[in-house]
Amino acid sequence: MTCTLKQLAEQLNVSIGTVSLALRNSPLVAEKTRKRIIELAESQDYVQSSFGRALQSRCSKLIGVLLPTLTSSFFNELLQGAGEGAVSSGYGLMLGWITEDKEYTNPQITLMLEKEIDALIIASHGKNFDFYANRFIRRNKPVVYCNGSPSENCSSVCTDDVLGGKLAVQALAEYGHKKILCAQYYSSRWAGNQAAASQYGVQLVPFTDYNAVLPLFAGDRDITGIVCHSDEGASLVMHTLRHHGYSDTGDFSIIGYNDLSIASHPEFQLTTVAQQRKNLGSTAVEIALEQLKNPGNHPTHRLLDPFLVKRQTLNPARRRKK
Amino acid sequence: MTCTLKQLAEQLNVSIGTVSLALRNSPLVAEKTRKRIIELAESQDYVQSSFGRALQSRCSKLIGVLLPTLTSSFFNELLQGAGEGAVSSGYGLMLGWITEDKEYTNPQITLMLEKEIDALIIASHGKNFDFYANRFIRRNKPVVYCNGSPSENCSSVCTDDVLGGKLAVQALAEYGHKKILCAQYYSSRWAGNQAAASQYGVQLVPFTDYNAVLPLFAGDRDITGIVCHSDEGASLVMHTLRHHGYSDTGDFSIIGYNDLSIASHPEFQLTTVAQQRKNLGSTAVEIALEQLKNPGNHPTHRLLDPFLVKRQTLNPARRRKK
DNA sequence: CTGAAAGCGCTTACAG
DNA sequence: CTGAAAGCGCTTACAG
Repeated sequence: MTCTLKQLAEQLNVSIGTVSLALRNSPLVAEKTRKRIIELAESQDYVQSSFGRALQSRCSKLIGVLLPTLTSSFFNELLQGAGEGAVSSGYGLMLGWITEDKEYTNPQITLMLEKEIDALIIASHGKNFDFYANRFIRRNKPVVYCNGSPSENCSSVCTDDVLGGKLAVQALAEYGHKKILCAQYYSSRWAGNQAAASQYGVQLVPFTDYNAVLPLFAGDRDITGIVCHSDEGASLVMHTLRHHGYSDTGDFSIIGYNDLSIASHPEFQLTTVAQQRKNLGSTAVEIALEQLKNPGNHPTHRLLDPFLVKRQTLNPARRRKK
Repeated sequence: MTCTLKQLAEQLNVSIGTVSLALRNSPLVAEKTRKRIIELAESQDYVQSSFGRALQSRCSKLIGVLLPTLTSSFFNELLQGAGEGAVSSGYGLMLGWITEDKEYTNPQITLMLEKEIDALIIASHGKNFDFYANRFIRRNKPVVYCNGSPSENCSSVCTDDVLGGKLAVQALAEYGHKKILCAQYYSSRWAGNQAAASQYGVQLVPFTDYNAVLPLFAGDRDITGIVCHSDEGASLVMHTLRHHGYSDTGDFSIIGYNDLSIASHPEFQLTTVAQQRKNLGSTAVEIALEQLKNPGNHPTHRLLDPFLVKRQTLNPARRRKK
């Protein structure tokens, strides 16, 4: 049922080579011949099989994407950005899941090598997966880390987390907050937090465990602002503080990270630092395609700017009653 | 750099055919020869290129998955289920996005046809995409709808939404609720809602717009239960009713659908009807592989049971003050 | 047990 | 402008 070049050629009494050229609009083929060929091909919904072509060109026009097995909606948009970038350049996306368990991950890597994906994107949460990446690099297949910890041999695209950290503290500082509880989870964000703090003359009280937030906050009336490492974390803090009688539009201001759907929920209306999720994916594809074009080039590292999404949990600092 | 059968054969002074057989553990090859071959192959991380093989076998060992462009976390788990099912059978997943916009979707379909995916899974929200499906069916490639509206030519796996509708109303009925506000969005769920209502002698008040919930609820003190079409919808209702002074652990009971992360958030603790998300994906793959094995078979249709996840918003009916 | 050869669907020099 | 042929990496009868 599948239609091949050979079948088209036989039906039209031309050679296979001619059909091949005609379908790629080669000027070598006479206008008349080409028309006949293209017409027949379209009428049969002819789609070229990539097998034969790939065997020649040594490229599959497939980009592999490896995700952590987390099921966060963050990756949906990242993936969609990658997908749109790939498709617009004629590439398809092959999907796999990556964990530290080699038994789980390696078969998927092997599968991608069998399909001879042209490049690999590792979407990650800061972990280093060079062990897997090397199986591709050894074969000169470019690897791009997307939001992971960049290594020497691989290109990368990340959110500028230093800037992200700055934005959060800066926003609070500009609203008059002088003492801020601040999640210390990722070193680059924390660096940004500190930079903004010293620039604005603001004091940071770090925490690494969300259970510590309530006692720290309740114990110090100078603390009026809170910076969290995620929207989920921020919403939990809001929940806890509300239930202890604090108002999130008066007693404290709070800032999340990521702008996931929970942040815009009317129950929270959380001010947050957003990442360019779709752009992370499409930029990763962009870098991969560049590397494919210029195989000699050194790995590229690109940073995307995060931005503040202001909602109702950012308010002027106010002395609290308790 | 990529290692081929030919290269292995030359290094060992055997023929290509022998290497090919040895790597597939054929008993035709002498134990000693096989060992030498396998050792060399492993030492070079030889991975067979699928191009040559696919050209012979006419199958790519690739399953296509088409998702709607919604970015709901629902699809993350579905996809992961599909991925695990596929990998465990030696198949890879090729990803694409499907909308009603043919300009957007058709290039992705063409790409999948070029890669000659062996089967297609359409993960959908009840929409019918037969126009696209037919491009595969015409080529005898099985198509499986995953949570979409099943059509004649395609297999399908869906959540049993009639049962889902029943579970929600039944749960409220068993807690003594006699009059229930009920979202009327999907016909099968509504059928389930009605079936349970008549079985338990409960009265249903349908709504099709969430803005109608507050006035309906406030205007009728007999209404104590609410059934929503999603967790998101339920959380919005909770938000609204709370702000009008109603307590979600006393004045009303409310049930969502899907068990997404917002349902388990401490701020909501929503009782909800959960779908077997991962199973939807892995079952879709399972059906696709069955169809591949038995090409003559009629399309299969499978239903997965949803189940109730009880949290804090399901409580005994209580006469409200206002 | 092993090798030589044909062929899967394509592309690409090379003739004519 | 068109055709015949080689070759990409593999598998699979067929000889020996």
